[in-house]
Amino acid sequence: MTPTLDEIAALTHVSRATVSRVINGGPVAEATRRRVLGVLEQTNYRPNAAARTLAMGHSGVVGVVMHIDSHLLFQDPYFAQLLQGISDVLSEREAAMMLWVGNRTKEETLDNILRRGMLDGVIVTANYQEDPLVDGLLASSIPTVLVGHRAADPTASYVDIDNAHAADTVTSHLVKIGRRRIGHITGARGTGAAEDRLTGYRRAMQRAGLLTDGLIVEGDFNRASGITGAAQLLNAGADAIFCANDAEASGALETIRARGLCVPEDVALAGFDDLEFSAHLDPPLTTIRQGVRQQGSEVANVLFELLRDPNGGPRRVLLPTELVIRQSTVGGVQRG
Amino acid sequence: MTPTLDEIAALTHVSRATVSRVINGGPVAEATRRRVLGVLEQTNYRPNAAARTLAMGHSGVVGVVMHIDSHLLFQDPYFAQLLQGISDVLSEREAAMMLWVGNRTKEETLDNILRRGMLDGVIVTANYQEDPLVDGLLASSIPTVLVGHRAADPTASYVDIDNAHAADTVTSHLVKIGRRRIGHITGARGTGAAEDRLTGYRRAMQRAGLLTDGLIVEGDFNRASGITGAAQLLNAGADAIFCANDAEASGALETIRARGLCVPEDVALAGFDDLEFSAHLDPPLTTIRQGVRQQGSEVANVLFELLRDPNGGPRRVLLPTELVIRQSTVGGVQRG
DNA sequence: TTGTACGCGTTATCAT
DNA sequence: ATGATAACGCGTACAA
Repeated sequence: MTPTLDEIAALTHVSRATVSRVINGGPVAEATRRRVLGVLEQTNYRPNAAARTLAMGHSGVVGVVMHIDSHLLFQDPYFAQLLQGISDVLSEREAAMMLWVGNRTKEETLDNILRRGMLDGVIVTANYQEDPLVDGLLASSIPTVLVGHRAADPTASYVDIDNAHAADTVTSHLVKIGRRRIGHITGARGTGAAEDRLTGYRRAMQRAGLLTDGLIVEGDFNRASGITGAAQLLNAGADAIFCANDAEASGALETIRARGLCVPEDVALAGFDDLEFSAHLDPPLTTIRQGVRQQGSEVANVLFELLRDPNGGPRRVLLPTELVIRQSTVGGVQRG
Repeated sequence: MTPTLDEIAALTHVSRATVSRVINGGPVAEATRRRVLGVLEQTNYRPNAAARTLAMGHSGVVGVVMHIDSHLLFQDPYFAQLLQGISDVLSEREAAMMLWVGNRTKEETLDNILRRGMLDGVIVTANYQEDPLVDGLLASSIPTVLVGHRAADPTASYVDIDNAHAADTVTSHLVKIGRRRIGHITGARGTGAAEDRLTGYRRAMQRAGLLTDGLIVEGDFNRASGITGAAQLLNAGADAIFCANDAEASGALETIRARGLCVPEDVALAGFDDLEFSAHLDPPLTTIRQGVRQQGSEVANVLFELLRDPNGGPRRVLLPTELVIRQSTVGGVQRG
């Protein structure tokens, strides 16, 4: 067992306060400092985190809440990358991370987090427009930052990408290469990402003076919905398809090729996310790259800023995205 | 802010001790219990975790340490699945999870964990035979369970799969379908999984009276090493290739087809892991399925058992695996 | 520069 | 059944 502060004090013939000072950098004579430090090393002393938290009023622990479907957790590297980005910054700041994933109802998870207490702050993924878990966190006294955002709550701090802008960019790219009947397979309804990407698509189409009748079909971010969605859009005579993410796009590609059509000659195809496999599809997929890991570090940074100055008002960050043009929209281009 | 026990006591005109009793289920008159419970609800009281930990001597927090390369974290769903399995059991037991991933050196991470203290137990992935992080954890006073194991340490509790047995099974399957020159692309050297799978391969070959000269090439669990490794093995006249994991196998498949060879007619191919994509390769891949999520819940269960009875000696669990036969080894078989 | 003493919020022991 | 009171280990004004 690690010794207590009192025991160190006894061993080194000073008061507990002095020992505390050499640990936390208070004023102490060089001679005694060295003596205490020696004993500290020898005894392999480690301060008790609970006692420290109790005395100081903060724990150095940040909660990370990713309450998403488990099958999504598996198939998508998004989760791992985001976590890595968050963890990068936390470890840099000597903070620890307490993690919750979605194996309970949102209400139970919320209760768990609040009951656990002593969290300096919380980072939570906010995919859906309505979410009791996010609501509860925001309503609590714990400083909270969202990954993603909800238009409904203007007081919340968040880090997100500009989904509408990015979708607009992709769609405009399809317009620019001469497509007229550009279809869109949406993401899962109720998610901010899906709604905003749809908005961006609509905006670009309208600006180009193109109609969208019969060219919007509902998907759910999964590959399967790309397969069925593409079938509908091809029947509607689409000459381009913008999928709400790359998983859908890979499904759409399957449908297109099954019909003997060529990409991009007959149908141009674009996705969103730039997952690992997207560059290795045949043909490689035009898509939107979002730096997920960077998103993670950014949200952690925002949280620390919030902790530093709690009265500075909500922080809102929109991270840039990048249109990655590959052969699924521009056939003869050289490989990148 | 959540009120303190003293404040509740004042509001309800009883002592702090009594309030504590109604919370933790001590003997208390039904009348007062109801009265206190009411105030507890109204004030939305939440016990202070740090104070509780300090008083009780345990925190209800379990550390989970996955110190692996970040690119491995991304490409492999193993991480997410394992985490999910662990989390399933932890949340069931009302425990919280503190997570460390590998964005520091192992020594720094170890120091972080130990410094954090107040962890009831730790679960750590032990991929390499030598690992200062695992060593440090085992040497500490914190109850620790490994995912994977190291032959060197007989006192450690762990949960693993029987890699040698599984590899033996795959190799024997290849023998059974008539292959004689069965090559093996190993995993990353120094990892227990790679060594044990190699051992199993060797064992099966020897039992079948087959030679392995020139049929073993070193890989590193990545797709790229499958590509180059397969080239070497084909040059050596292999009529079957057993890869240490599915990622390698997908690379090997690329090489084989690039040479105009047919799978399984010219070269049979097998992997290990049964990742999501493995069933969708062309042809679908014969491989070993290991229930990673189950592995996660099992290791958590083992930890709790260890906490319940610390003197029960080390717990060692080998989870079963399953040979999944697909068309990459048995051509004409119906899809499953 | 150093020591004393109190507070942090709970649990647990001992009286009553 | 209930109420004092002592831990739990540490930080920190305040005093010396």
